[in-house]
Formats: sequence, C-alpha cells, structure tokens
Amino acid sequence: MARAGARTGRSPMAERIIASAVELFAEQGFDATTVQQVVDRAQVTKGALYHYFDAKDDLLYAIYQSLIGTQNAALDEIAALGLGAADTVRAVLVNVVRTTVERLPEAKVFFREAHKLDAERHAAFRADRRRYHEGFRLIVESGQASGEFSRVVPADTVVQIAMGVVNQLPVWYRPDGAKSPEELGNEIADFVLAALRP
Amino acid sequence: MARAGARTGRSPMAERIIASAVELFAEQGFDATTVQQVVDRAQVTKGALYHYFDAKDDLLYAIYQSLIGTQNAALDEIAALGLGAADTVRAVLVNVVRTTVERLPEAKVFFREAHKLDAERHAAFRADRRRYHEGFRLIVESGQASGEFSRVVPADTVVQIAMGVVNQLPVWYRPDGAKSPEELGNEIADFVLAALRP
DNA sequence: AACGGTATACCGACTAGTCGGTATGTAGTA
DNA sequence: TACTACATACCGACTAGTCGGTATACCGTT
Repeated sequence: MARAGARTGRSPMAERIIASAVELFAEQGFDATTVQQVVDRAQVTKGALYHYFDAKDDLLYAIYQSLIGTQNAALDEIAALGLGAADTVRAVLVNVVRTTVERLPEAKVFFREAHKLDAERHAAFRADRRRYHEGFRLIVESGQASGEFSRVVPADTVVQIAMGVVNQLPVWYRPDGAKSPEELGNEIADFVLAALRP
Repeated sequence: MARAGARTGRSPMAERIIASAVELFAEQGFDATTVQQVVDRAQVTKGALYHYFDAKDDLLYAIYQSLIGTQNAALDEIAALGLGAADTVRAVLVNVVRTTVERLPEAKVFFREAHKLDAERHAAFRADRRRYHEGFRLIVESGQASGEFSRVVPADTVVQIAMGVVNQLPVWYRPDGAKSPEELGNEIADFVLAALRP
C-alpha cells in the first residue's frame, strides 16, 4: 500500500513523481513505461520513488483517485443546487467535459489502464465509477418521472450514451481544436436534451 | 512485415495463434501478455509463431484489420441500400453494435491498445477509423440537408456521440445481460433519431 | 517408380538485455 | 541517539526474438 501516496495531502516530491508518471503513462501506456523513466523525468531517484510509493501500481491508483474524486464531488455539488432536470443535466455534462479535458492525460490513462489495477483497487475504481453513473441516472430518471423528459429510452441508456462520448474524449479531443470544452459540453447537452424533450 | 499473417486467407495455424492472442490481449493487455502465453494457449510452439509472424506487433495488427475491415464493409453495404436517412442511421447503429458485441474481445483490444502500433500501422488504423466516421457523418449530414433531421448539433458531433457509446461497449456490455445487441442498437438509434427529429 | 534436390513448416533450447524492486548507506534534523 | 528523506548499487526473474536443426511435401529427371 502507498504510504504518503494514499493520503490526500501529498508532498511536493510525490506530486512531481505522479506528474511525470501521468505524462509517461498517457504517452506510452503503463506497462511500456519503466520506473526508471518516471524518476528520470521527475529528476529524482528510484530511492525517492520507493520511499513514497510501495509499487509501480500505486502510481496508477493515485492517478485514478485524484480524477474520479474531483468528478464525483462536482456531481454532488451540481445535484445539490436543486436546478430543474434539464439545467442539471446540462451543468453535469459541461462540467464533466471540462474536467476531463482539463486533465486529459489522467483521463487517457484511466480508461486505458484501469483494468491493470489489482482486484481490490479495481473494485474501488468500479464502485466510484458506478457512483457517478448512478448519480447521473437518478437525475435523468427524476426528469422522466416529472414529465420534463420523455421516456424514449431508459435512463440507464441515456447515461451510457452520455458517458460514452465523455470517456472517448481522451482519444480524439485536441485542446488546440476549434471547440472549447464548454462549447462541446453544451453541444452534447443540446443533443441529449433534444432527445429527451417530451 | 508479416508473411502469411498479412494476407486475407490465413492458414489454420495462424488463425489459432491469432485466436489465443485475442483472448489473452483482451484479458491481460498486450504488454502484459507474453509470446510464450500465446503459443501455450494455442498449443503451438514459439517457432511456429515466428514462422507466421515476424513480431509480436503483427498479432495486434492482424486483430485490428479483421474487425475494422468487417465494419467498413458493412457500412458501405448499408449505405448502398439507398434507404432514407433515418432508416440508414438505424441500420448502421444496429449493425455496428451487433458486430462489436459479436467480437467483443477484438473490440476491447482495439480501443485499448491501438496506440501501441508503430507509426505506419497506427496511421493505417486511423485512416480506416476516419473512413467509417466520415461515412457515417455523410449520412447524418444528408439527412440534415434534406430536412429529415434537425441541425440541433453539427453532424460531426452526432457521430462522436454515437461512436462514443459503441466504442465503450467492450468496457461495460455483458453478453449475459438483459439486452440483446439488437435491442441495444435500436435503443441507441431511438435516442439519436429522437434528438435529430426536426 | 525410384531418386535427388529444394522449399516450406515447424521445433525448442538459448541469449542478451531489461525491469521492478531491495539492501545499504548517508546527510540533515529533532 | 533516533528518525526521516532521500541516493546508489545491485539482484533475481523474466522476455522477445534467434538459430541450428528436423520432418514433410513437392517436383523434375531418369
């Protein structure tokens, strides 16, 4: 298990190590990246890395935690605003697109290497993802229950579709492209809300 | 370059090797799978593998080729039917969901390990993907031009959303789940067409 | 039919190199 | 002295790919 790496408040040294790990994992993949490359880029030594982390896998888990934690917290905040279903859906989509784009390398590592976590951590990963999914589903479902949304497809499918685009963003989104994250998030929201109009 | 592996008509031995490679890459990932594991599962020897393939990478490319080739051909066939835009979109979505689910391990390997192809092959991969994307986009756009579809979002975004779900299927779809591929494909089509109704 | 020549298909022991992780040392601080 | 925070040298395990060799199929010639 990670020592300092598992805590929320990380030392600057640990942060530097994680930052270079994120870059390298995103560029080359987890397995193809050597521990030596990580420490070289961070300009530290192997001793330092193994002082803060117990294994290479810990780096992966640390990366995952920071992203999903942020997104789940944001979902809770938006849900707590008490907006109508449509405004909530839009706010959620714009937010998740923005946070994903802001942290594109983390997101890339995520959806590509999550299955390499050991059983326990992979379960934690899926639980957190499921939590997000479920939170989003409840928003859609409440809109359908109130009649604000149509029932053209089950709420579950709506979420799979919406999360599908978002999860694919690391594959095709280019920060130097024409669309800002907000524009893209709003377009996705336009589309989803158009499908859900009664 | 692959010798027999690059041709369309593959020997039974080469097929067996590819089949076990697909399974193992889907389970463990490309880097984490050893050549020895592949030959053990296929019940052949290393000599046999390196007789048919020049490198481990060739296995990845062979896997990729067979799936994308099938899907691009199917897209062309459907487009050639001359159906209306809505029926074409539905046919495409049902088809792509079905072929993806039918070959879930290949699809899983695909979206996870594509970036590990060398530059030349990765370019070929992207060109084929782009071809599919573009074919789909033209269908949507022609529907928008004729007024059959709304312009709620650009055709490009519609395709990104639709392909997003499909590409994520290997992550969450369970063949033993409640929904058949056809049901799911139709649901996705329902959603997309609902969003595009004028 | 018998034979020599040659290409293809396959075998599996071997190696050179790599990688995650560890053992040990040391400098600063309390 | 005891402890933290690193640095450095090193180890054992493992892997992609190779290479010398064998078995079998095919083919023109006599």
